[in-house]
Amino acid sequence: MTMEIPGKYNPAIVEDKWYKYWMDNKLFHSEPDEREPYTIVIPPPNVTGVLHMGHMLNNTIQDILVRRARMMGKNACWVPGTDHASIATEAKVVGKLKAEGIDKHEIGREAFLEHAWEWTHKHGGIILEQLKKLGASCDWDRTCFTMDEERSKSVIKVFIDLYNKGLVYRGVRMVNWDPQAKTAVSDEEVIYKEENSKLYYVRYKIEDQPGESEGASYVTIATTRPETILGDTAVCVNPNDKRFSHLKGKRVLVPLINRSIPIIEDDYVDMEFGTGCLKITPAHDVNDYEIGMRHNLETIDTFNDDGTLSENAGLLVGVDRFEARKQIIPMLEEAGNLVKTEDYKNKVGYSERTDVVIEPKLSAQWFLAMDKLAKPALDSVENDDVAFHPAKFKNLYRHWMGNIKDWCISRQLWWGHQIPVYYISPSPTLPEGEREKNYGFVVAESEEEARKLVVEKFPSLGGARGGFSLRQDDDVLDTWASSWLWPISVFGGITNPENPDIQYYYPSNDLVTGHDIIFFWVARMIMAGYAVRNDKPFKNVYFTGMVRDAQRRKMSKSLGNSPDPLELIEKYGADGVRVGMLFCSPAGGDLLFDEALPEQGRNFTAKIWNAFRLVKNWGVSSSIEQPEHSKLAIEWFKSKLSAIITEMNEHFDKFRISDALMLIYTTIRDEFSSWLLEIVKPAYQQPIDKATYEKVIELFDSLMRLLHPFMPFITEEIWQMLSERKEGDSIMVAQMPVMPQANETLNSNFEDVKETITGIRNIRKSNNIAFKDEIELYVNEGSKGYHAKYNPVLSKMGALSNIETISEDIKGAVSFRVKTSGFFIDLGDKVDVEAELQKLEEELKYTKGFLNGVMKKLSNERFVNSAPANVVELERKKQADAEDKIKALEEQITALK
RNA sequence: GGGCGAUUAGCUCAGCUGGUUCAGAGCACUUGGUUUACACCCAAGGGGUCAUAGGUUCGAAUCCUAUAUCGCCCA
Repeated sequence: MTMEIPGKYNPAIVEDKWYKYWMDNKLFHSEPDEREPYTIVIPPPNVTGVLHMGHMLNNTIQDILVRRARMMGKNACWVPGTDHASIATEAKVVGKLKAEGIDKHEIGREAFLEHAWEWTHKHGGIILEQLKKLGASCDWDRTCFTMDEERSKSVIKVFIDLYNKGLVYRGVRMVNWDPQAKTAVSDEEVIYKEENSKLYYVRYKIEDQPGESEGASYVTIATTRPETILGDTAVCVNPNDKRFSHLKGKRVLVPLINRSIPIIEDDYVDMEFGTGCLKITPAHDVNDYEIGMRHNLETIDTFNDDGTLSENAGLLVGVDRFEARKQIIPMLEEAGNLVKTEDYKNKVGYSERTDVVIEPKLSAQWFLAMDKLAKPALDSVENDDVAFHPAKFKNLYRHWMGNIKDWCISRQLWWGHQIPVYYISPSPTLPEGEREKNYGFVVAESEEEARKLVVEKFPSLGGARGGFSLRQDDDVLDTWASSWLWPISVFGGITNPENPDIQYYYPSNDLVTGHDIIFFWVARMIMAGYAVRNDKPFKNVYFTGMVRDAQRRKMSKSLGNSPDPLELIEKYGADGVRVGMLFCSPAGGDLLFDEALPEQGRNFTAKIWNAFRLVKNWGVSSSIEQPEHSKLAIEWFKSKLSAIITEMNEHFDKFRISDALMLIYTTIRDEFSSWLLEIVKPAYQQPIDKATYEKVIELFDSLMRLLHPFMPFITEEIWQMLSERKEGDSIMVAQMPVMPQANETLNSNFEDVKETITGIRNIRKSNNIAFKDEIELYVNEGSKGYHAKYNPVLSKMGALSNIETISEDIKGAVSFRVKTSGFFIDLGDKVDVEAELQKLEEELKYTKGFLNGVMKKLSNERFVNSAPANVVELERKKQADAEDKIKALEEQITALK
């Protein structure tokens, strides 16, 4: 109380102060103990990234859940960390080196990785520092990185285990090739965009059919990619297509290069599309590849890794694929092969990482077989063992899991976990007959282990004959192959499956993430959970929406519509921004961000601060008796707060976090500030009685605790000043208020009181009666709507000099009605009788209409017979109330006339 | 082309297993207000045939069927 309370709340100072205090007192740190655990693992952001609006939302929600759990008596642990983002980070490092005139391949793998680590150390962790500004209560002592030692060991160990179980295999497949990053990417990393392109009609000469006639000497195909003609190994027609039956068994010549290729028949061909004739390029189209497999066709790969045409193409060697497309058209035209060109709309796949057109390409990759892993993961979501919020994402998940394809887990990059596969090269010193053999490869944690395995497998290579060398696979694993283990690996549960942390914290409780990575991450984590620990990784998944701007456009750098989160925090305070994010974020729905929202959040901090100043600046006197109105108001507010807490709990149980916030927001603004404080507020410069003061402080304290998960900083600041606190105390670890059952009757009666006060205020306003002029209130009590007990509250809030009960309406008084009770204020001749009459007539008309509806129902025999008794009973009550009201209104009207 | 979801106030959305939580919240809007905590505020108020057309039912925003429009996922 000796403390001077500043008139304005200064978030910047307060927020830094308390974050430091929480850190100094280790309040974020968790160790296993006898309490119930509550665990969240952070969706690791890219180590070299910076905070964007999506992170803000995501982490605000996680922080709310963690802080609340902590205040519910749980041992809460939120594990932070970052991932290494293979492609994105490597692309950035390559770019940086290029600017310095350094080529990745010239300096080699080891030197490149040094640069990459340097880059990581320089930029890594910036994003985690930004999270601190937001107030994130992560256990920073547990910070992990997907490429730190523990996490790396985990990834390698799981790879080896899955390999030994036969789930990891090497296969030649059509992959999505990113010619810029020069790596394969998974299906999930390809974004299809609709484009205006062209459909080229090209005719192929039928072998040994001289002449120029269409049909007899040529077949015409349609293609969007004429540059791939050079890799054609067949032309295909539908076996049911009568137009082409004469071509059976014939061969055609590939334009420009005159390679002879067969005409084959396959049901895949759509007779309606194009000409009904399809060129087959097995090396450069997924569907063609499958047809090629069925018909044993040759595959000719005509592209280099960088997307230029290779020697195999025979023509345009070294020319980029798009340039080749331009150049080949005049060549075809000149050769007489181009029939016509049409405009055509099609979907083209782009790399999510580099935004270049994906090239379907045959290549040897490592795959993870998914069907066995998918089964338990699908079941657990089906039966809500892992619950999705909102549940509608179950459909999407089911569909994907049901059609799951094997996961291509290798990437042709250096930044990442190098695949622990060692290829065996027999030494040239071996005896003939042994040195030519293909010894294949071994899979092991280290080269040393690998050596042992080789010798075990091929004793002839071991010992004194020691004749082999090993070469580790050049490729690294997909970043998601480390992220999917995250809920387990952050607790060391892979290298040491019995350790106390994993036993205590796993499975975690809630995962909060964007619905856009349901397949990349969520589904795979669930699979990993069952594959590695035979248990789910988390109990609930809360999917956030995508943050968009007010025009529903995605936040993007190029549009420049994404505000800088840190600038927002500077402007509105972290509390304000947190509240702003939540005000517009229904679960799973898009979130239309507007700066008006954090502004509203900041305004709310100001509102709370002012309420606090009001209360704290009261003089307190122990010699004043507690006024009845204060006693009644506090009794009501306690009961009201019980109901609010129950409702908030319900919102949280359903993960309706913005609803929970809205509820505490309106409670503080309306119920507490506008009603309770106004009722108990002493007259200007008068002290407040001690009993009321203490109760108000207690209630303020409860409200701060309820609000704390949403607005951690201002609630701590106020909580620390509400009462004496000890060093190390914090609202963070205070417990959520527990209240006795709400008194519903009391709450509902008090709503009548509020309505009465509103009625009085309206009369004051419409008749220009100042608040300082006291007035008299007359009450004609009906069966409902008036509670004499609350007269002291009415008097105070309505500035009434007297309240009198009457049994007949007062002629010529202005009136209003709460339920069936009439309230009158006698203004003498100031009353506008006409207006009053009109008001009453309108109400009468409405009530009669209402009664009519009720009677219609009640006179319907089928309703009375088939509706449940309580519903019928309710209708009868409505009837009685309406009849009461009509009678009262009619009396009042005659009195006025 | 296949599937999923949505359509409720000017905007963003609640509305659980059909019936007093029945048409609701926040923002925006309108009107009034320097009542000493707060104009970053207070008080009061207007505004919706619940996309359309049928159906089931005593009773439909809620269930069913079509249609339209939009969004998302997959190919």
